[in-house]
Amino acid sequence: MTVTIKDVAKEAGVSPSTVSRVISGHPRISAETSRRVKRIMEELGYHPNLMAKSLVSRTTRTVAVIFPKPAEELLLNFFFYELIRGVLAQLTRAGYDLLMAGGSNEQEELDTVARLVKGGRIDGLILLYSRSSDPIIQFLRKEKIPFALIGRSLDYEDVPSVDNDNVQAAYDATKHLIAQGQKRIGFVSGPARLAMSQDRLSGYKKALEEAALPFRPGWIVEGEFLIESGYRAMASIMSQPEPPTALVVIDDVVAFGVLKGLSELGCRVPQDVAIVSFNNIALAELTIPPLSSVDVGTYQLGYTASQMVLNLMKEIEITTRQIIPHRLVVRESSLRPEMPV
Amino acid sequence: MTVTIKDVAKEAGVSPSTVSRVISGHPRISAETSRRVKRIMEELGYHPNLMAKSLVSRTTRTVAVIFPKPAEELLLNFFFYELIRGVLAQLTRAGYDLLMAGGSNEQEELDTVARLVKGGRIDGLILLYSRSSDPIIQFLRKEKIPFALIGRSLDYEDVPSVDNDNVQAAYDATKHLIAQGQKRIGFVSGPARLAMSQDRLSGYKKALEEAALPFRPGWIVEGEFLIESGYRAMASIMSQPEPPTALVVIDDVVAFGVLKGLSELGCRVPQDVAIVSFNNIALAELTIPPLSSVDVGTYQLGYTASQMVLNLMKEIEITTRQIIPHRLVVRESSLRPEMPV
DNA sequence: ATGAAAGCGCTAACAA
DNA sequence: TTGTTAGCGCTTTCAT
Repeated sequence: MTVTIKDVAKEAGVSPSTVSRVISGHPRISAETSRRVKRIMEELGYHPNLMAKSLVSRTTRTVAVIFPKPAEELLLNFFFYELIRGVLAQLTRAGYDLLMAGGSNEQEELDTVARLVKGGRIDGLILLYSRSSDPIIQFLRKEKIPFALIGRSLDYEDVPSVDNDNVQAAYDATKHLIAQGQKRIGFVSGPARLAMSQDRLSGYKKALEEAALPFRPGWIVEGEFLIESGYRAMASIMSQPEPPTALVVIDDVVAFGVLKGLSELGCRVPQDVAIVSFNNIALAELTIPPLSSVDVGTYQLGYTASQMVLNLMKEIEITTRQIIPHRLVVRESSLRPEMPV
Repeated sequence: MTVTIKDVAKEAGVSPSTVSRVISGHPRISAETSRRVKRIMEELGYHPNLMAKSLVSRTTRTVAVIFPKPAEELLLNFFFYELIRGVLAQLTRAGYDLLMAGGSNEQEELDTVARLVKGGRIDGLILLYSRSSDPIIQFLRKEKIPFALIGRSLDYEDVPSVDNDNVQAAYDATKHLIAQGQKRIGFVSGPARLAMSQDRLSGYKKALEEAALPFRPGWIVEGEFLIESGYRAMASIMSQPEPPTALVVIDDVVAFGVLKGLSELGCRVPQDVAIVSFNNIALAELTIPPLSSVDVGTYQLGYTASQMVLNLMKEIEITTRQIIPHRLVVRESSLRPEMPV
């Protein structure tokens, strides 16, 4: 039924190993033979059996992306497509396939990874947004299998990872508000356990300090990457005696909730409250007013992570922590009308 | 280095075949042996080599999802995550892995599919939104490999596929506007080559006919699944002598553009123009006004498509064309203030 | 209930 | 330059 290397060999009047050599582009094979074998392969519709190849070569030309478990995935919704596009683009270019796997809880996730790695099904993997004390990272290190993290590990400094400089990004965003003349600036954050939240918060603080602006715990609210989080945050943050007149918001989706909350409270944006957020998803420019947002280069995050894993597999020296540049896209939501950029 | 079935066998004092039988749950194996072997496997940290298993069993427990080429993918951006979640949930439950592949053009796409299928790397696949005269579908049929389409094939009636009843969905959406007292209803469509566009357009027409309402070619605009498409459509559609007072819009993202366009033209929604769109993405409720939209059950589309492929592999009888129910979510954008639902 | 042996399709020494 | 041979780790008859 299926055409094997033997069939090709017989038809071409050579041995199977010769056919194998032709396929792998072995140098010491006569041009004549090579041509004939290739023609026969074409004629017979030969395709190499990838499993047999993997079995003997102990490589699979496959990289896995581990889908985070539900609790961690909220943020991903609007990123995922771009991220995967980036990952896939680079892998495809290098002749690798992408395997996606996940689990509904931490144990399942680890079991899956163990099965894939120990079962020799993949050559490397990409992890999305690790949480702290991640058993998967420990496992992968022990197994010495190439992997890269998109995001930052809170436990290890030396995990190969691709990330934004979130401290700097938040610093830039806050600086921008300060440059607009803002003095009372609040921060709507994400889950505190994520490095991303922590980094952005500290960038925000740094900018305030530098400008000798007040930092008030009451101006900082923590939530999930949900519209409701932003919405609810407004109720608590704006009910204070002296509410902020500007907000740095951890994510665009949360910022949508913030906008909704502010609109219900009768606060105008940016006149009463100016806003800058992060991630610059496709819809950030569509809100009223359009949202100033820090673009984090989602596609490039995926692309670079793949490249890193590929390089690790080839034992090419890599920069352990690769930073994707961010870019503040200024739109109306952050501009003081009397003080345009 | 790696623990094989032989190591376990030796350690347990049995033959490799016995170990294999224990793994596959062979009935005629003594409980005692089974227990001992399992313990040893545990102790030694044995994991079966999946490639070896695949080679001999000629199955891979892997299903591929073919990422559409760039031109077709616009719509996917906001769906993708939910769709993949659905696919992955079902595959994982059944003990299958997900391989993602794609190509940057039609030929590459076909080559990839051929390589995976002929190379015995996958047991089945899921196609996203096929275009017409799709060479991939032809190839897969010839190879007799299980596959399912998310969407609808314009060429073949009998391709296993999971889809919405887009005719009915558009009919319902249009009917809803009519029930609100609307008489001049336009349609902002997507690319005409897609079954989705065609179906929704005909559902719209059907509803108009039934209500004996006028159908005007000038009220129909065709575009891509982009914000700009919706935006531009407004310029042309609203500049007519007698513009529509309600619009059915092919997709939420396009509807965002429509909202923006209308707002610039000074048209209020829903007072001057009422809007219903499709797909009900997470941000539909956040626009001002919130968007009435037809929820298409994205997660379930993915989930059901996986199930279909799995059933095909098990040679379980399937319904060739499975319809995921839709549901119109009415929000403000479609309501006549003087005529609330 | 278990073992021995053959073979899945391919690669890679080692020969020639 | 090419052929022969021996596996990669597993499943599966066929014996016992």
